[in-house]
Formats: sequence, structure tokens, C-alpha cells
Amino acid sequence: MTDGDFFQRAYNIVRQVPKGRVATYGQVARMMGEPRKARYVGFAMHSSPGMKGGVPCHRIVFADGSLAPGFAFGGADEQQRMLEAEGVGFLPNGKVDLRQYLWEA
DNA sequence: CATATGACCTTCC
DNA sequence: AGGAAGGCCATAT
Repeated sequence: MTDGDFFQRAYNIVRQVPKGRVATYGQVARMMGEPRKARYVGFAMHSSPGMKGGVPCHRIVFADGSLAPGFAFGGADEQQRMLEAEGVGFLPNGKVDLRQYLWEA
């Protein structure tokens, strides 16, 4: 196996994220035991097969609760709408309420 | 083939 | 308390 397994591991964690809940890149990276690789978790999402592959990248948000503008499915607006459709609540500042919807392993 | 950048987070000053 | 820099692996040019 190659180090690329890191991607597979990232997908594995993201895939474990329950519906109506969101996880942060750093948290996922930390789960894999590589808190410094938070950046590549995002890369993994970019190369992710999509939710069709079981990788709900839209449930992955920043550590502060903001989404990924310009790189998401069709815009942070679409992503935000999807999360709301899953039951995730958003704060008036346009961020996810990690206080309540942050996925806890 | 080598160089540069990237959906980020953590830590130090 | 706020600001700045670093770090890591992979992908793309």
C-alpha cells in the first residue's frame, strides 16, 4: 500500500459522518492521527468520488464552521442549503453551529 | 523531471 | 489578545 492510503482513510472517516451532522477538516485529520495533514484532507475531498462514493464532502466544513466557497458542489450556497435539508442549523453569521451539529466521534 | 500550489489547522511571538 | 508563520502529502503544470 502506498501513502495514498491516507486519502482512503479520509474517505473512511468522512463516510462515518452521520446525517444532519458536520465534521471539520482538522477533526478528521486528527482522527487519522495526522493533525498536520488537515490540508490534504481537503485535497482528498477534492479528489473524492463524491457522495455517490459515500463521501459527503458537503458535511465537511472549516474549523470555524464556514463552508468551502467556490470549490463545493455549486457554491457554498448550495452546500449550505443541503446541510439545512439534512437538519443542520446555521448561525446568523452564515456559519454552521458546530456547538450543536459538530460530529462527535 | 522539478517546481509550485493547495477545501486547513496549530502553535509561537 | 491579535497577528504571523509553519507544516505536511499529493496533484497539476
